[in-house]
Amino acid sequence: MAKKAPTPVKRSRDSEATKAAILDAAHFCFARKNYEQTGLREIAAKAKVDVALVSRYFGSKQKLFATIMKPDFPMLQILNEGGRETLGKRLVRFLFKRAETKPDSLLQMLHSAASSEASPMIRNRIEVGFIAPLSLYLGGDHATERASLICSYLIGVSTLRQVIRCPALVGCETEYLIDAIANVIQSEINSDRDTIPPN
Amino acid sequence: MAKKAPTPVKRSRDSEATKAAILDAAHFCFARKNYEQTGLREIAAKAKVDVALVSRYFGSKQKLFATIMKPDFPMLQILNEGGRETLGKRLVRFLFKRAETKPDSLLQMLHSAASSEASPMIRNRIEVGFIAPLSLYLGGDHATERASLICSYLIGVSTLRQVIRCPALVGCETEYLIDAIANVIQSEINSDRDTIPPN
DNA sequence: TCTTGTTGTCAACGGCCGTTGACAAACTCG
DNA sequence: CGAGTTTGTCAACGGCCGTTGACAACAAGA
Repeated sequence: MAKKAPTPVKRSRDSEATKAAILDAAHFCFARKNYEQTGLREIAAKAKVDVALVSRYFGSKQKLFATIMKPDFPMLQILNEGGRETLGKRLVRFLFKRAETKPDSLLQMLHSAASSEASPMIRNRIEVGFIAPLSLYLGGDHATERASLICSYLIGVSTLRQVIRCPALVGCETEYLIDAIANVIQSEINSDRDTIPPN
Repeated sequence: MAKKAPTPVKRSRDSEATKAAILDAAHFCFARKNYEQTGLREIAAKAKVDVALVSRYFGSKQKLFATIMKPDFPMLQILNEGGRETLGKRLVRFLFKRAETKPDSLLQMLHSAASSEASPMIRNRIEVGFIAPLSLYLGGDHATERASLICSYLIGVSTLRQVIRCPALVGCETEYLIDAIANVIQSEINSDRDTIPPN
C-alpha cells in the first residue's frame, strides 16, 4: 500500500554534487562489470539519482564512460620515486596495491577493454598514461615496444587474477608473485641494447 | 514491392549440417565482438538460419557459447614437438600463427573474458587446456604459478595486440616481438628451483 | 510580488534482445 | 495413401536498454 519510495532523498539541489555522485557511482559500477552489462539505471540508483539526470548531465553513456576514462596512472610519480634498478618492483607493487583499493580504476579498463564502444578510450588511456611516459624513460632500442610488452605483462597478470580469477594467481602468496613478475619486468627494463639476450 | 527474401535458401533438411553452420557462425561472430555485443540474430544470419533454430538446437545463448568454449589449445602437442629449451619460442610462435587464422578462437576468449556470464567457461578453458598441462610439464617449485604467469603474459600480449590494438605491438616486426616474448617465457620455464633468480 | 532559470521527477518512446509456441513443409515408415 | 516425426518458418512475448520531453519544485533577481 505504501508507495515504494525509491529515493525521495531531499537532494540539496546542488548540481555539482549530483554530478560528482554520478561519477562516483559510475567508477564503482564500471569497475565491477563491463560496459554493456553496466546500466545507466544501475549507476543512477547507486548515486541515488534519477536516470534522466545521468543523460542530462553527461549526454550519453559513452560520454559518461569517457569522462571516467581519463588517464590517471601516476607513471611519472612512480618513475621518479626511485632508481631504474628498482623500477620493476615499484611498478608491480603499485599495481597490486591498487588492486586492493575500491573502486579499482584498472578493473574498469580490463572489464571493458573488449567493448568496441569503449576500447578506443581505453587504448588512449594506456598509450598516454602508461606506454608513452615509460618508453620515454626507458630510452634505447625498441623503447616503445619494450614499454608495450611491460604493459602487456601487467595487463595479462591483472586480467588473469582479477577478471578471470585463476585460482593459482588468486590464492598465491602475494610476495612470491610480486617478485616473480618484477624480475621479468626488470629484465625488460634493463635490456637496453641487446636485441638478443645472452643465449 | 518484391518481398525481401532474407534467406529462402533451400535448406537441405540436415539438422547436423545446420548445427555445424550455426557453430561456425558462432565461432566467427564471438571472435569479433564480446558476449553481450554478439546477438543470436547476427549468428543466425551469418549461418543463414532462422533465429529460433539456434535456441532450439543449443538451448540458450549461454549454452551455445559454452559449446564453442571447449578447450582446444593443443598444449600437449606443442609440449611434445620439441625440447624444453625451445618451448618458449614454440609457444609464442603458435600463438602468433593462430592469431592469423580466422576465426581465432583465442580472440573469442579475450573478447568475452570480462563478461560475468562467459568468464566461468573461459576460466575452465584456460585451466584445463593451458595451465594444467603446462604446469605438469614444468614441474619443480611453484609450477602452477609459473604456468599461470606464462599464460598471463601471452594473454596480455594478445589483448594489447588484438583487442586494444596498441600501435607499438600491431605495427612491430613480428620476429622481434616473438624473440622478446619467447625469451621472457623461456626464462620462466627455466626458473626451476630458484625462487629468487640471480640478483 | 512576479518572473526567470536551474534542478530534480516522471512517464514514455523506440529499439534490440533471448526465448517460446504455433504452424508449415518435408521426410519416414506402416 | 495416411500417421507420425523431424526440420524449418514465422510472429509474438516480456524485458531491459539509453534517451527524450513535459512538468514540478525550488532558488534567485526584478
